[in-house]
This record gives sequence, C-alpha cells and structure tokens, in this order.
Amino acid sequence: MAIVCQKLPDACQHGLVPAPRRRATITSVAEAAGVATSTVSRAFSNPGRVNHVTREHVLAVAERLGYSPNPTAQALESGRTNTVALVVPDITNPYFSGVVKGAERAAAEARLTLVIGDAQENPVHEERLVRRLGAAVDGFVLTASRMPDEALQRASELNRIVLVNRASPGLTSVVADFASGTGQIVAHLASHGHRSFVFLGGPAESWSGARRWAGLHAAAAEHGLEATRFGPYTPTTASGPAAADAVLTTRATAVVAHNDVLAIGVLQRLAERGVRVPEQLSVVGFDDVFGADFCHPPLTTLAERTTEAGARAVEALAALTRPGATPTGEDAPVRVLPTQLVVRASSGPAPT
Amino acid sequence: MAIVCQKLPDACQHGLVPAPRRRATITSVAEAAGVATSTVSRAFSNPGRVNHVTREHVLAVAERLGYSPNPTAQALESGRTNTVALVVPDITNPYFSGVVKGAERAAAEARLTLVIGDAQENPVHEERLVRRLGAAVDGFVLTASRMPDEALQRASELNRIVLVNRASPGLTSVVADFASGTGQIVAHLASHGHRSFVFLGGPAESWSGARRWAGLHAAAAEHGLEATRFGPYTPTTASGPAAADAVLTTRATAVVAHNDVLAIGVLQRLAERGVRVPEQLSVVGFDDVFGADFCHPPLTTLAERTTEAGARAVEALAALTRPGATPTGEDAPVRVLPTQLVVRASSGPAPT
DNA sequence: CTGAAAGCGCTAACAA
DNA sequence: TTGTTAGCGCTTTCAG
Repeated sequence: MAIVCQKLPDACQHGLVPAPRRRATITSVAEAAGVATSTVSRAFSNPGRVNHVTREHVLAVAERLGYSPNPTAQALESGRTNTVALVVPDITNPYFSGVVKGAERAAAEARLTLVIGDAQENPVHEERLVRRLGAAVDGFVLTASRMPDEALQRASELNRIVLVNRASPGLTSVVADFASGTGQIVAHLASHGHRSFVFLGGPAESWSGARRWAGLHAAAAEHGLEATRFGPYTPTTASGPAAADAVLTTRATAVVAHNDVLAIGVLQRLAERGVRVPEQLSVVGFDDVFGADFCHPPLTTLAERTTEAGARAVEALAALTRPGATPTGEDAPVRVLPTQLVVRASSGPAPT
Repeated sequence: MAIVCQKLPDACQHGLVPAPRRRATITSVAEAAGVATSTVSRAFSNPGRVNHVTREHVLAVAERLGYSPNPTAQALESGRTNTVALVVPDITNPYFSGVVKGAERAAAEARLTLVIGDAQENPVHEERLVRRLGAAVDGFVLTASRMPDEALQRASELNRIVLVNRASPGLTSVVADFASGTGQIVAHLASHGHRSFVFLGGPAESWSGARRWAGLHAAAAEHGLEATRFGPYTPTTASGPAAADAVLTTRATAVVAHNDVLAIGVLQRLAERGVRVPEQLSVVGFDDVFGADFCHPPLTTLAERTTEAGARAVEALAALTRPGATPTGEDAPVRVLPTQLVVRASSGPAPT
C-alpha cells in the first residue's frame, strides 16, 4: 500500500493525508481546457489580457472541475495574501466585539480576508502569534497590544502593523481620546461633590490603562480631587470581589474601574456586601460594553468608538499595503477618536 | 527606478510593495551558514537527520538573520498549514466566547494555529469564508453553521470539517444535549404550575434553534403544557421589544427565548412595560452567557459546555488531519455534551 | 550526514 | 492573444 506511494502525482498522498479530495489545480484546468496554465491564470486574475471566448471557456471548465485558485500558491508568488490579522488580548472580553465588527466591515470593503487572533493577555503569546502568522498575512492590527515597545519595533521591521489603543514610536495608531474622557469622568464626579476616588488599575502592561490613570490623575489635580490607584487587577468580573473589598477599606466615595467588566464585578460584590450604589459609593467604568446598560445598577461608563477604531485601523493597514504607500516613519499618524461619558445610575451625588 | 526592477532577486519589489524588510529565506541562511538549503530545512523540521553541531550552527545563523520558515512555502509543499479555522455566526455574541476559548486551548495543545472567522449570520458569507480560507487551513470547525446540508456536503469534499451545534449527514459533530436540556426547562416550568409557554424562535436556518423547539415541543406534550412558537427573531437584545410585546398579547405565563441575548432584551422590555418577572411572567434563556447572571432579574437559562465543545471539536479536527485518519463517512461520530439548567430569579411559580 | 535537483500551484516576463 | 519558461521558499527524494 504505502509502497505504491512514490511519486505518482495524483494517486498518492491520499491514503496518508486524508485530505478529502484533491483540489483541481491550474494545470488540470489548463489540460482540460486545452490551453496553457498562464492562460488559465490570466483568465482569473487578468481578464483584460485574454480573449473573451477563451476566457469563458476556461472559466466554464474551471467551474466544472470545481477549481479555485490556491491562495497559498498565489501568496508564495506575490508575497501578498490579501489577508490581514486582527489581534486582541482576550476575545472573550466584550469590549473587543466592536473593534472586530468595524475591522470586518473595513476588511470586506477593501476586499481583504480578516483573521482574528487571541493573544490571551500574554505578550509572549502575542509575539508568537505575530511570528507565526507573519508570512501568512499582509499585516496586523494589534489591539491594546501588551508587547513592549522594543518588541513592537522588531515586529514592525518584518510586518506592517497598525495599533489600536496603543501608541509606539513610529507606528501608525488609532487611539481613544482618554485625555478628554478622563476629564469628563472627573468633572462628573466633582460636580456631584466627590472629593476623592479610587482607580482600580488593569494589567501593568496595558498602555490604555496607563493613559487612563494619567488622565484621571491630571484631571483630579485640576479639580482638586484626591485620586488613589489600586491594583493591578485582571480585568474580569472574577477580580471584582478583591477590588471592591480593597475600595471599602478607604473612605473614597467613588471608584473608577479599569474597564466595565471589572466594574461589573465590583458592582456584584458591593451588592453582596450590602453597599448601596450610588448612594454610598459611585462606580464608573470604561468601554460601555454589552452588559453595562443592564447590570444593576446600570453602569456609568466612558464609551469609545470601538467600531470606528477597528475600521480606521484596517483602512490604515490597507493603505500601507497598497503599492506606493509610505512605510512607517517619523510621520506615522496617530488618529485620536472622541470618547463620551454615558451617565447611568451607578454614579450620583457623594454621600454627605 | 522602476526600470532597475527586473529580476534582481533582492533589490526589487521594495519600492513597489512597502514590505517593511525582506525576510530571510532558507537560501540566505544556507549561504551564510555555508551549507545546502536542504540542511537548513532539516535543521528546522527534521532535527534527527542532521549532525548536532551542524544543526546548532545553522540555528545560530538563522537566529542572527532573524529567519523563520515561511509557512506559506511550507504549506505549498506539504499541503498542510498547521492552522485550523473556527467559524462562528457572530463573534459579538458572547455565547461563542466559550467555544473560542476551548478551541484555543485544544489548538495550542495540538500545536495548531487557530484563526477565527465571523460568518456574520450569513450562510453566503460563511460559504465564501470557507472557500477563501480553504486552501490556507487544514480544516474548519463550523459553529452553529447556517449553511444548508448540501452546501456543507460540498464543502466537506474539499475540506476537513467538524461541526459544533449542528449535525449533517456524514459529518463529525459536537452538539449539546438539547433533548435533555429542553426537558429540564419544561419540567422546571411544569413544576411551578405553568400550563403554557411561548418559545421565541431564532434564525430560521439555525439547527440548534430547530432542536430547541423540537425538544420543547415534545417535552411540553409529555407534561401536558401548551407550547407556542413565535418568531423568527434575530438573536440580539434589539429584538427584545418586538418579542416581548408579542408575548404580552398571549396569556402564556412563561416565555423561553432562543438564547440569552434575546431573553435579556425581553427582560428589558418587560421592565419598561411594568411587567414583573417572575411574578407575572417567567423568562428562560439558553446559553448562560456573560450577563445572564447579572441582568435584572438574573436569568434562568440552560447552560452548555461551550468550552468543552470548542475543545472537542478542535481535537476531532486534529485527529482528522493526522495521517491515517479515517475520512468522514457513515460512522462520523456525533458527540453529545450534557446541558444543565441554571435556575435563577427570572423564573418562578405561575401567577394564580 | 549532507548536497543536488525536482517540484508544490501559481504568476510574470518574454517570445511567438 | 497565447504559450514557454523561470522562479517564489520550502521539502524531499536520491546520490554521494
């Protein structure tokens, strides 16, 4: 059995690799159609340079054989795959849904295939993903990348990269306006008479986490509020209890969480412990994710334009892959998207 | 400038395609190391058949040059990419998060790269995705596929396919035990004195939706309940108002929604209209997604082992891709995973 | 243990 | 307009 498998181009490899059926190749189509492979190739990717009736014929034969060009081979030749990868830290975090949706829409418009990779909140895994996928895609959108700047620089030498909610020297990026957003949050709290708040920090590597804290800190100083930072916490509801309990050791009247998922976990814990929100403690999140509007009480949170961010990032990436595009450089644009505070029932006047 | 670009293997293509930098190839490594390309190849993928010190040397040179094998080229030769695709109808639906997580874990264990595709609730888009990615991956896990059986059969001739929450003749699949699950739901309602309920159906093409209704219908007959089906509704919270309003035209004392997201939308609408849950109306969902435990009131729902489903599916796919695997056939296994009713506050005694 | 050479499926000169 | 030919980067016989 195995002995037969030597170099018989077609019959072979079947018993070994259970590839369902051998796909038709450009060669088989060319033979069946009685033309050269290059004609078949042109029929598909260069319609202008082939006789109309020849083309029809080739296409008909191809259809009959169920042929469609092998993207792997096309990619090997051209170096382009028309595929871009979107990498997110944790695909189960609903925050990234919007980014994914926007990226998909933009990819479809640019006739690009989008694949999504999950970095699993792990810089090492993220870097490996980029290495692994590097030659198989035309570029990456790295969302809230946890990779250190050096790693990003290294990766950007081999790959086209666009960042979302992360900035790094020389790299194109799309970020939310955290400066304004954190200002809105602090103004909201100040207007309600709060004098101090606790910030529940997210992962240490999180660039946006750092921006959030920096913004809150600055705005707090401006408004004469006292701001304290706790954490880091893994941004999941599971971190809620520890975070909430930590807050309750202080006399802060408000708490701002790294993101909504963490805030919701905090809310759950506070309910468990009989702390009334917002009467005793105001809670504010970031992201306005699915769930923020129906948790109890509904969460005040800073909404970002995540869909737009995903779309803009893919568009920028598509532009980078087009011939004649300027590679990254000093002038790498940072696009800032507005943010908006959505006030719901989880925040209110400070207790007197 | 462009004139220079003729066939100079290296200098070319730079001005045209702004690929950040030319990646090192097996040839450049071979030259730099003073060995043949085949030796480099073996150093990487056949460590046994190369002298230990030669191998070290090659690896060192490769490292210095930043070389890593081009998966596209490897794939072209071997037909294997060590990449599998997971396709979901809508990645923003939190239900699929568990499947993704499980698939990721299993893929990592099998040393496979996982890419995720979003079919956007569209059978046509789903089929196109399979076509597009077909040659670039070793196989597919199609989750809750909306493709008709014929399309699946066709696709399975060219690709290795494993289904999750969908069955189709001859295809391997992993499904939740809806028969038991729907029985649990109906028993729960019956034990609380409900005499009739409405089922809010999901997309018409949804296989699991059909199973859910079939199970509910059968169990209702068994318990002497009256079951009515409404819909189809798009399974998003946005469909909640229409669905809830429809239910309120009936005298049903309970409503079972196609999934949690829809159920949450219903809950929101009921609150808006002043209908008390569960005093006036019990609400039950499917999936136990993120949010089901903190919506108001917390949702009674049928929990599936989504993580396990994702993992099992990828394992099955990995097994299919291993040499010697039996291609699909009559005996294609259908693996049934248990389901469990999670009773929360959204369901209770029928109003008297 | 290592090298030479063929070829995976496709595209892009170049000729005809 | 079409065919011929030479690779893209890699793996894999087959010799040495």
